[in-house]
Amino acid sequence: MTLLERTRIVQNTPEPDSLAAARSIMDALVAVLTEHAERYYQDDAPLISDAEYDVLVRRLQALENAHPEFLRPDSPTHRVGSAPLDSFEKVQHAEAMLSLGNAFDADELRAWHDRCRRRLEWDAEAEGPAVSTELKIDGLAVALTYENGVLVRAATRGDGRVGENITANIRTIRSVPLRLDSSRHPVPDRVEVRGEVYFPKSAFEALNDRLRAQELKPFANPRNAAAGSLRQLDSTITAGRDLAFFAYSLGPVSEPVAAGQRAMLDVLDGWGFSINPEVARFEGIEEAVTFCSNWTGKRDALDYEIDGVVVKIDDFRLQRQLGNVSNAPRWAVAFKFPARESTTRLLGILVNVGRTGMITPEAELEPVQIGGVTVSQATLHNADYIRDRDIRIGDTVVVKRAGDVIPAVVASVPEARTGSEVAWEMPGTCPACQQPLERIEGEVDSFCVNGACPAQFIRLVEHFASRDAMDIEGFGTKLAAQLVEAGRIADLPDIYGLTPDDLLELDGFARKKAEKLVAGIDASRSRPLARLLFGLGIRHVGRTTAEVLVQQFDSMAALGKADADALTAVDGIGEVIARSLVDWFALETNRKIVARLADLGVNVARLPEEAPAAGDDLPFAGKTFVVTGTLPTLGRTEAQDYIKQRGGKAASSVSARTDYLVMGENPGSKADKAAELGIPVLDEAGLLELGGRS
DNA sequence: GATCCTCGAGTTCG
DNA sequence: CTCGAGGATC
Repeated sequence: MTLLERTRIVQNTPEPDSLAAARSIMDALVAVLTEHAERYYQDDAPLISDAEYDVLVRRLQALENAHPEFLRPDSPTHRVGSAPLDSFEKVQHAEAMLSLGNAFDADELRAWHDRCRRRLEWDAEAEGPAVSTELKIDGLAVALTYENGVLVRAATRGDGRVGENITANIRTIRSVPLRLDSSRHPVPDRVEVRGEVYFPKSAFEALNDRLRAQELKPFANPRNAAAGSLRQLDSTITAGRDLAFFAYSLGPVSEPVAAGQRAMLDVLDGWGFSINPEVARFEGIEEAVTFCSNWTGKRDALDYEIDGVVVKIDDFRLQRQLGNVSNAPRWAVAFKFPARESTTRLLGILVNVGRTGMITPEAELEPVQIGGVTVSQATLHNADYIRDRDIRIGDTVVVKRAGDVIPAVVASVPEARTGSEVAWEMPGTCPACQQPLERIEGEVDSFCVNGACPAQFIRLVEHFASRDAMDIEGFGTKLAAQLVEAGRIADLPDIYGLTPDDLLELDGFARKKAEKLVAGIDASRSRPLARLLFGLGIRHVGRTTAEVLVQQFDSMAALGKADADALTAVDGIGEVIARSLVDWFALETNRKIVARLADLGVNVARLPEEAPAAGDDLPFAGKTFVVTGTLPTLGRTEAQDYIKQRGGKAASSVSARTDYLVMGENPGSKADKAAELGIPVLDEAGLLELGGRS
């Protein structure tokens, strides 16, 4: 049986109902965990996620607490990993590098603080003891030894007692000082500084782009990339990777350099280390709980991965009083965020048909909890994406919730293969209409080119009704599918022939809802021309291009008469888009659709407010703006409309040609980019002032 | 012909 | 948000 199969069995074993059962589960857990730890620490190729590993360890710990008589000397709860590789020189840590106990929610954090209070015989009425809070960087712990202020040795954590000598590699990291600065705080003759080596997200993306360009396998995540980079025997390779380092603690010292954790960080800062800026010290545990929950939602805003918050009793004197349990200090705890990355099995790959006929593969996953939600589907983008990552059906795959929400299959875990996995191939025919698919030489996507494909038509109807197009409230995916499948809608104009009675025949419609929807359809007749043009779903004509076209052509009729030359004359329209438009209007069916829409009272001419902005009294003329984050009163689209009304351009990404960045709360990467390029930043008030308040 | 900027298209779960 | 590709620009 493979390790993964045994793991699944252990995971699914119910709580023991006898001593014998408890013992056999404990033995199985020890065996499975030991093997996983080896894979993790030695081969750097985990089969299961850290979260899954943690769950198993906690289960073993609980059983050991309940049945201490079965506690085995070789239980992985005694150790944090296994012996380091042979290829690097082994290094004994002067004082073991401990791991931390975990807290998975606010109550566990409070329980930890309570235990500290009891052990310290803290006055029940008093607040405290004070705690420090630091972000838990998802990187690799290392210990740096300085003698007479000079870096002489750097070691990985290894199993906590023995690590690997990686001095040459650490020296390549710019945020690690090679000589300490003693001008502000005296430096002991010999000092060990501990911290985390990590891969900034931006540098990680750049590295993966480079690896892909060389047709090498990209790293699954920044932590793996950091591990892989530190493990290079050739330190010149490490030097080419933009690793960084945050210092967070001291090893054994002869004389104390500060009274507590928070103050000690300032000393480290004075010595020349980079200290994570998001540190705090609180008098009570409740503020620390708030700190943790705040960061749970904000962690994506950082340029490095964090997987939790480390909470420590701040005062070193109290820390000593609390002491350690086997391999973890009592005075510190790791508050763990819900995992955002996990491994699961890829059950199959389905394909979707988009509105344009584009075929996108979609992963069908064994449901897995990631970041508090259950993920069972994820996009796989296209056939090349699957091939480049060597993803096969049946594989164990790493699934991540990128950005804020959207799950993606990041990598496969080939080590977990049993041999029964099968490579996937793009089907030759459309899953909806069975017509052959086409893939243009040199392009990535496959298309169903059947103009009458029902799947495409459903997506087109949905798009037509969507918020950025005709904005028909209550008209979504489900209704589009129902109406098309019931044969009630065979082309777009049919939407305007719907009556409340038609809708009553469908599932989930009562009189009132049906009437409301028909009223919504009716209201959409007077939408601006650009929205209609966008809604028609002409390839390459998105929202922006539709708006640009409407500036030059004042009706559907004018557009239909335009030839390729007239179209390419418009700024932003090239041959491909022109061709797409000419081809669309060349089809008799499409011309009929426009004519019928007009007959049904749908607006097919430019509205006065869409007319090209005239005059040079426009405050934003010639200026390009980018909006990011949440503004206090304006919505994002409102802000963009405001800019356009005043002759400005509302672009979607920051570049050298951007004149202003309008920034609200929780800005994304755009803010960093703007800062890099030195682009002036406005807040909402600044924008309104510049534009004239009217 | 290469490079940079923008736009289009598709995307998950509750 | 991410990826790929169209368009403009040098």
